Amino acid sequence: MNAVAEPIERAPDLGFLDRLNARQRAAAEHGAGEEQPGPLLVIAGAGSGKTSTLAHRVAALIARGADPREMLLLTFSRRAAVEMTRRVERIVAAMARTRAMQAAPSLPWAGTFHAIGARLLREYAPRIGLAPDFTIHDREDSADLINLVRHELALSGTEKRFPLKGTCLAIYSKTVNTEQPLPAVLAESFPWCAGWEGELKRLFAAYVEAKQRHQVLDYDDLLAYWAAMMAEAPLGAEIGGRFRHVLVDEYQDTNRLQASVLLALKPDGRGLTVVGDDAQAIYSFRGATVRNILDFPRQFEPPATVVTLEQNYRSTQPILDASNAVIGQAAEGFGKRLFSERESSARPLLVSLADETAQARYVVDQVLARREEGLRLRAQAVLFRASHHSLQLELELGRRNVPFVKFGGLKFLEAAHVKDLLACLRWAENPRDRVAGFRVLLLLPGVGPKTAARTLEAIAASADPADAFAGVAPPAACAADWKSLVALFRALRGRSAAWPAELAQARLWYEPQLERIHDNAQARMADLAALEAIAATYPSRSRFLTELTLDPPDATSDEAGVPLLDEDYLTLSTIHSAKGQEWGAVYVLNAVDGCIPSDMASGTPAEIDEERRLLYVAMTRARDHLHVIVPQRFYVHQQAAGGDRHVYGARTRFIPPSLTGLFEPRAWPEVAAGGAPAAAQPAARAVDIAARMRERWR
DNA sequence: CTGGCTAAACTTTTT
DNA sequence: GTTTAGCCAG
Repeated sequence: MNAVAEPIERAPDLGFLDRLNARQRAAAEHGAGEEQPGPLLVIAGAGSGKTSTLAHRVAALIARGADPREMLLLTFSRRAAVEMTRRVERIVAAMARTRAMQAAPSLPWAGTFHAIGARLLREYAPRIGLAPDFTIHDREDSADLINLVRHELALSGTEKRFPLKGTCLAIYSKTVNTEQPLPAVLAESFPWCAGWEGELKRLFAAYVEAKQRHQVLDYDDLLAYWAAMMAEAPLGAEIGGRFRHVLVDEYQDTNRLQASVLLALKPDGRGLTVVGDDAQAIYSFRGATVRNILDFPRQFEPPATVVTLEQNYRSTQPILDASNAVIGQAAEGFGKRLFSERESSARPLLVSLADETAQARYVVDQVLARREEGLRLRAQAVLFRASHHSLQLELELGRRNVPFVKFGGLKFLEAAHVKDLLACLRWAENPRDRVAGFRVLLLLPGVGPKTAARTLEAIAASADPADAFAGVAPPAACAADWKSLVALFRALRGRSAAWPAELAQARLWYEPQLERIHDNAQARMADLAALEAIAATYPSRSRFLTELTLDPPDATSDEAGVPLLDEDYLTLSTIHSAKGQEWGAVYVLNAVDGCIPSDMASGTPAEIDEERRLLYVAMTRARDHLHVIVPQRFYVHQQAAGGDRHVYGARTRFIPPSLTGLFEPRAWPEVAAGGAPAAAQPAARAVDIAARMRERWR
């Protein structure tokens, strides 16, 4: 097993660690030489070389003989996993050049909690009573299924309106991810739904049963089933034993359920390393809790070793001063104060301007000015709280021919026509996936919920889905389309074409439907072609469907998701999606109360604190130039009638007057000489996991 | 049963 | 500005 390691075990060459500072090195070498090092917590401030330190730790473990196949590396996104693997490979490859060593190792078990969970569940499916060919529902599919169940339970026709499907799913998801009882979640996060507790409980019980009947898992199940599997005596220990080292990045953004999985993998903490920054916790809306990282050391006996990285290698000192001041207003946390050796006299800019239109023009002006100075577009980014905050800017960029790529927000995978086509494949992959089947059947003219339900029941009751489908009498209105759909279904079931030709088959059937349903069919067909190009990069239909829902391509550009790899482009990103990245120049849009903090999240002090951390994350992405932009007025489009209304927004409460000295005020457009800046006022099988999941709601 | 219509409610961040 | 529930004609 240790064939890779043996030649170097005698005298590992750890010279590559000399590049690290003392603390980074302590983290990288913690427990060196021990078979199973004790638990380690690395508190790594923004820009402190966190990824590099983690990569060096992995490389050092490998150099000392650890088998990469026994290392589990849990990161926040697939992108982070790829980046980590790349860096480890590079370090180890450099080492391999100086010593006789085989090819650089890959890290087969690097990925998100959800992706790794999906993989383990598929592997262990037969032993926990799960169908190995289960399909995975994304949020929208899950909400659709909840909706289906809700109608079956007749919860829609009540006199007071029942919560919408998306709200129901959010409540369900929060109870699962926080491991809290339903009443507590309702009281804390959904007080307006508290009256529906009994109904919701019934709904969730039925939802869990429906998922099991349809052999589908939702996002939360990937964690919940994994956790339940770990809790089973021999099985949990077996899985934990497969991984000698478990390393977790961005630990501050994990939830209780993920912490449970982790603890079950390494009950005594030996072999466990977690890295994170409590000051950058921004995912509590998804059930993440800062308590995970704050309480981590004391979970173990003896407690975990804590290493704190405070030297920032990214930003100039004035940018750090302002960022430190913003986060310094928060109450709790591992005390740390970032410092930098990158001196500069330029304070970050606090820019006052009239409205969002001016903001868009200002940003484009500045971006182009930086480019004139030699800073490529790729070294610049515009960050914002909510996806739609960049709409005006996108228009302005288009007008002035500045190429850009947008991260976060609506993905083209969520577009109806793309989901339709994917549903065809998913339905063929798993005919019991009722949501997929429904979606496909309803595309046909003359087919409504009743016909679809009847058809799906016939298919579910039969041993051969394709034959059963062919046996259902179609409505007269769509006899021809029905026939071709039956043929497509049979072909996809029978795997008569190789991947990705299957997708082309489905597209050929779907395109006439698309033309009938939508008016802008041409643009939508281009998306389907793009999807086909993406599909070609996956080895099989099953892998494509799984990995696409778990790691969707996350950038959209004006060219429908085609990455312009060779060209220079500006990055537009939600602050959430900007995590872990850095740019030479960063522009933060709408630093206004109501946007940051979002008025959707201004309820509790905890929510306000998270919004504050969000601004901190945005500011600490900047290396040399930081512009925080405050439009004096912004429009709200919420009213159905009465046209656009605008509100006068005050500057974000996170930059109170006491902190403005850390910024350089600027008004734009600049007023004529002599005048004060106009707007500067601030403003059984072995285990029956399935039964366990149902019991929760009894 | 389906599908087109109107009225009313909702609106963030993501695996 | 978008989604959803309910109504009614064919």
